[in-house]
Amino acid sequence: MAITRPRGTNDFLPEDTKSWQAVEAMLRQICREFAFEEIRTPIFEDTDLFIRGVGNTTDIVQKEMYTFTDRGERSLTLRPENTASVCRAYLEDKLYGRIQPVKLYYMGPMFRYERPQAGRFRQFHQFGVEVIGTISPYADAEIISLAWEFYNRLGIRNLRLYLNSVGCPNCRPRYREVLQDYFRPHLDQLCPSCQERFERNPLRILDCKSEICQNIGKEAPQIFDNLCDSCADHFEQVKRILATAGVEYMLNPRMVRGLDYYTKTAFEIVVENIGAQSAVCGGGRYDGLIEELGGEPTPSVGFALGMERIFSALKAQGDDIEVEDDCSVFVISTPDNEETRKAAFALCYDLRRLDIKTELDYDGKSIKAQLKAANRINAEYTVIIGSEELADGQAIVKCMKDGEQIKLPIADVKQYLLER
RNA sequence: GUGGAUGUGGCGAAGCGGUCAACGCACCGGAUUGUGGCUCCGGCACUCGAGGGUUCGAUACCCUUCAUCCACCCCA
Repeated sequence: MAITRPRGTNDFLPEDTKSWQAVEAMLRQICREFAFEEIRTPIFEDTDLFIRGVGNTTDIVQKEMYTFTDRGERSLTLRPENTASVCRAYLEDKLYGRIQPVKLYYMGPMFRYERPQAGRFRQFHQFGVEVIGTISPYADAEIISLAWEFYNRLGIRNLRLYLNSVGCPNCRPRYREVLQDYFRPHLDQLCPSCQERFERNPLRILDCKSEICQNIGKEAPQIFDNLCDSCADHFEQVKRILATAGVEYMLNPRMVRGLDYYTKTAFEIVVENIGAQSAVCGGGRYDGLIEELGGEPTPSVGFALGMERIFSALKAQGDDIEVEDDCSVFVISTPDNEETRKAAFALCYDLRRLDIKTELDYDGKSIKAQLKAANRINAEYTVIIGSEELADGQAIVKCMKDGEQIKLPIADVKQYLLER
């Protein structure tokens, strides 16, 4: 085989796309219930959008972007996520002039240049929602409950919802310093990657897998104790609203969102047993993003969830999305008779227009082989139009389950099958 | 970017220096000429991811490369 698909990409075959369509339908349904509307933005954007929107210091921008120059010397990038694009559209298409907040959802492919592994691909698919234009903690709770409801409705077990607040430009820098002061004396004992993290992202040290780092971090100051009044109050409200609605969350002060734009609420939904990449959904508040992109200060919340990870989770718990085979008819004709073949084709067309899933043979196979083919695709009925039958305008309808067959006028076949 | 594992027909899978590269599933054809599912018979890899090397001889040993899987980093 000469040409293969690019590394980290997937072909989704019919047996896969059936499940995808089912999940997508469920997502659209939930969005309808929660009163979100779909937005579709370009798959590539001006590179600067992501540098400014996602953050220059993030891994995404530093090493994961698919960036190219087009024929007009513009630097473009395949979207690594969709929040920046949605915010860009909010400004460019003047959605701030509409009723606020604007509640949008999207789904589609995203691209990140990473080494593939379980649950991680270079082209992957996300569904996400954004509520743009309100600081209300009810908005945070709304999207969290939307995600929570989705996974529960899908029947995914062993879910955990982690909740945290990462503060805001008022309190996070301060907490960051407090944390650095705490770790500084132990700097040389930390694992190599945490020594890197010390400057870049000290909050991550708290979440290190190394036991040594874990132990050193045990007595570290907590983010909860270092939030400003506004953030602390917001966080309290989100927790209360979720508790009242019956959404079971776990506080996780060690959970840090990687993207620069997050403020206040951060949350993540994880499911065990799907490998190292256990996060199926992540999101939070990004009150500074729209302003960063040149708009008025516009508080917003959103999340993104990974489509591929949904299927990993379902597979890990031994579930498959049931996709039923609907009733189908196979129209058989005598192979060496063009008249019967044409009659079969015409009947086939008629049946299809009646919403009956219908197949026929293309190759002029023997009757026997056609029946075999019909059997293989689980046809419920076959209609046999042979030379003898056609001579007096008749056809045989055979029920494949019990082998019963009756002869009737071709004109009556449609009605007969419709009544089954 | 780093590390580990793997790479034999459509799929699963033997062989691990020397007969025609097992076998199972799937697929195609046939078993008195127009009737399927069971059974039986037959067919289906000039080739063992690719390139190079060692050897009288390599699918098997060595090197390179590519791909896949898994893990790290990070994230959906």
